[in-house]
Amino acid sequence: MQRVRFAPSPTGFLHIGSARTFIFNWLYARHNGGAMILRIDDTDVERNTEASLASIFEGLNWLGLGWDELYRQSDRLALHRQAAEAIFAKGLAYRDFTPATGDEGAKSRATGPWLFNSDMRELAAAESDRRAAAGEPFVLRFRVPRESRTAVAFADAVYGGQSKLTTDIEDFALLRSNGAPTYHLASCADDADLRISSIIRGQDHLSNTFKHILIFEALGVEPPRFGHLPLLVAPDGAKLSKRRHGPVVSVTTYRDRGFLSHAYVNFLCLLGWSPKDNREQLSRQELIDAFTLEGVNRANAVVNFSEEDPIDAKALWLNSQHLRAMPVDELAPLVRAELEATGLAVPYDETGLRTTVDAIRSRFFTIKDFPIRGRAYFADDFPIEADALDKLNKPGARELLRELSERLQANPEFTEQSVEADLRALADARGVKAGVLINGARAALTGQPVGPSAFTVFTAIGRDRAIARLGGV
RNA sequence: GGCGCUAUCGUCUAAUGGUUAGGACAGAGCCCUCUCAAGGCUUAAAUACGGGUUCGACUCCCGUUAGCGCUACCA
Repeated sequence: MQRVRFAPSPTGFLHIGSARTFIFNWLYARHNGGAMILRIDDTDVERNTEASLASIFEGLNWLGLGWDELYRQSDRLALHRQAAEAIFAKGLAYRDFTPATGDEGAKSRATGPWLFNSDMRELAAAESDRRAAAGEPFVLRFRVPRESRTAVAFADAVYGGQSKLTTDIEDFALLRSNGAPTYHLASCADDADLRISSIIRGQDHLSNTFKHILIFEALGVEPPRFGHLPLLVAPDGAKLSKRRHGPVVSVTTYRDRGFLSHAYVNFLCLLGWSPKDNREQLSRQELIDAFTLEGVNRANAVVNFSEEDPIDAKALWLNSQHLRAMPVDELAPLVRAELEATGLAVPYDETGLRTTVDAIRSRFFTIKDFPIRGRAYFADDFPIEADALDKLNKPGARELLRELSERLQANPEFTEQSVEADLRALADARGVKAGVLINGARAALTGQPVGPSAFTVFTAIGRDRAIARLGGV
């Protein structure tokens, strides 16, 4: 059985790139009948926060896909220690007593590739043991084999054959001087223990994979398969970051903007993956059926947003498509929740709500449009837009609308057909074009110059409210 | 600096040696129409550059350029 995992570290909110990685893993698991494992990689106690963990779950829950198993790395420290000891016992790691300088990164960039400190790598075992026993702090480093083998290679499911010379791989750390495992060790030890069969993750880990393969081998297990995903970047090509790009990088932004979670999942899937048959709008099942790692491409994908508009136009379009296409039965409860969240009492029964939602949704893009642009359908206090006011201010318009209101009082059935008949009869009788009355009625009923067919508006608003609004112009 | 990865319309992408280089979003126009959307139709828009290989390159190879990633006792 295939086993894949998503392993976020709780150092911030759920990033949209992380969300996409989660989705691809989930899709892969479902497509192959495998298991989706969620593992919280919280080995960096300095940077992890419970608030961040909560916001990651918040984002994941909104996506609504779920997972099969849940683990927390901080619960598995003993396993990581054992793994480090096993590797050390095999002579595949050594103690490095060099004191931390705090600027390792700067050093390596300034002086070229830093691979290892030969004094420490070759330190006699007795001497190493003596210093450790004396309590001298050390970092446990992997002893990258450079004589016994020349390269590490693997076949990436997305990027193809990969190979790196062992002379280009540094002696990376396994254990920090405080005894805590590094990401590389903890991640591989857990992946081995959890029997992860395929690791699907961001391309920023492609170079790390050589180290990971070395660790898996040192642990005596077969390395899993790897599939790396192209990164999501900003319009200027830079990696998306909270600091520079703000809320666009958090999935909760899209939730708060009224996106349907599935539509957003659909959008994210199209960034770096394609079903190759020109389909864009796909249901969850269609995504599961179509998803393969072979369909993933290799170039980074740009999330197309701007300062003025943080939402990618295609995401918005896709959302509007799903908004129109999804069953009204599923949409109506979401609309009801949104209305109630904004303090509007829903003046419809279930059937009435569904009818109204169905009538107005083709003009809307997100759930937020219902209480805002659709306010007149749900409340009696709604703004009159300037263009609508112009229509009402046309000479004779108000009188005609009030006359229509009276005429409709004699129309008990109030169907689209009967209302239309009444309106057209009145227009004929007064010698005005029906369109003038129709557009005036829409303006009076909704406060907007645009919207659905006026007769649909009449029935959606309902007889009593419609008559009152026309009579009150 | 070293190592690795990548490069098709503005953006997301299709085309794995032979197509007038296709689709979608965004843009422009037309149709439909009680308005606005939706929908339909039309239009503009791309193979980074330079060399090869080949009868034939978006596709394969080399180089250049650009971007990204890794190069931490972060993940």
